[in-house]
Amino acid sequence: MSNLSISEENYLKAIFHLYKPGEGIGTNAIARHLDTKPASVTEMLKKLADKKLLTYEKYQGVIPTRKGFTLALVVIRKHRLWEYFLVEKLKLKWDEVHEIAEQLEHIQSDLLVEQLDAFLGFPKLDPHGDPIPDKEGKMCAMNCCCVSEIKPNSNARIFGVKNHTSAFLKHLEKLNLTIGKTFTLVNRNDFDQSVELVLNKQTMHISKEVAENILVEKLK
Amino acid sequence: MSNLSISEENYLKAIFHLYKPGEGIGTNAIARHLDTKPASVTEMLKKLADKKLLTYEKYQGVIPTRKGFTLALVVIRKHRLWEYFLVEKLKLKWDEVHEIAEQLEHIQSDLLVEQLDAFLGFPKLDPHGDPIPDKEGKMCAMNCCCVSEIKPNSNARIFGVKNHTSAFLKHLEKLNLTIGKTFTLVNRNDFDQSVELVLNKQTMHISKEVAENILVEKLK
DNA sequence: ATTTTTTTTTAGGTGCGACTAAATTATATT
DNA sequence: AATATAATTTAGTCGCACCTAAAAAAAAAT
Repeated sequence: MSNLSISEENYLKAIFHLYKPGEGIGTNAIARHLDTKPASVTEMLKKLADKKLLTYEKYQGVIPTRKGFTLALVVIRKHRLWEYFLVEKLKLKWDEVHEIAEQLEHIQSDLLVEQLDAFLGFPKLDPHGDPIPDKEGKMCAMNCCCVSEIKPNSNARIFGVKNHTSAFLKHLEKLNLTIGKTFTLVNRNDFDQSVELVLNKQTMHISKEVAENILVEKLK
Repeated sequence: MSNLSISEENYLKAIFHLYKPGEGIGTNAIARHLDTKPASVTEMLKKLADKKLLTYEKYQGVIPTRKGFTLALVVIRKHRLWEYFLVEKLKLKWDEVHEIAEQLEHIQSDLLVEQLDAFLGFPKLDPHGDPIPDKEGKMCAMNCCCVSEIKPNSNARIFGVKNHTSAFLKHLEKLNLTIGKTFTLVNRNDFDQSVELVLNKQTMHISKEVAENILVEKLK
């Protein structure tokens, strides 16, 4: 079978997240994503290529194979199911679960995953708004975009977040910008790309960095 | 703090299980228990001694320190809580959980453990009848012994098992010897130490090996 | 079209946790 | 007490996943 080490799984996950159709994924980008060094990445890419999980040609950037995609999705499925469990069942806060799920996602047992999924009622979204792949790796299509991409004078509902760090999520909590909240984007500041919005009749300003990491669905 | 590797945790657990007051624990015994080689054990014992988790003197056998005991109990607590979770919440069978709990016991998060404990209702025993240490490492005293230790013509209730392998537990299941069942020990065979017992009016014979791995409480 | 900068790869090294084979110490036997 | 056996330790390797420093290739700038 395909028995991967924790490291290998983390590389596949990183590659999955960095993948964009048509583009090869650079060694540097992967190193940044995994907080490691490019030299270490090159080595691992060779190993993953040997296992037919990606196509590797020197200096060309890497592209995951179907098998690589599938295995990455298994890890992502586990991560998101565990996050859902931690929040919904164990009552952890959405900013407390990422690190723990990073560990739990590597537990190996198909039976465990399927029973967990059933126990949770086959959830479709995790606590950060990310879709949970099903057993076959399918997940609901997402029709959302960053706050930094919507036009002034439009209404939006917060759907999810792109950054899962505790620091960012605690910040959002403080601003009352949590999943499900709706707001109106009033204005985008030209020189720093910061955004002015109205939430519960209160006007507030959020930085470009924050705006880039909040996912919303547009409301008519 | 005391951040241990998975290997180190497994050594501590093995040492905890092999510990008997007064006796030092041998390198060979640990190697057998962990399915590894004595040479590997010696190395690890030195490392654990450096961390003050046990006292090590060449050729003398090893004794865990208070700190070593405490950390072993934390791992055992996690193992047994997860086993309880897997059986009671995810509906896995008692012979399916050991291997999975061997992985889950190494997940690092105090918050997770305490919330899991609360979610499960602070259980006192795991699915194999083993006591679950509480937050302070205390667990209920056990007043039980092996079937191989009780006298003919006594009644007993099955309390737990000493062997947690799937093979053994499936065997017990087939014999209908599960936790809570009561039986009468009729006779012990002298030459092979096998045991004759009556369960639900049915007479059955179990081997010495099986008898040694079933824990019972004596009934008057 | 060169040169400079950036990206990627190679070469060589480290720590961890395992291994084998050989040496040493402890224990048991005669 | 001497010897045989068993347990333990040492010495030397290995694979994995990381690292640094230097070389090579690709991309960008002049």
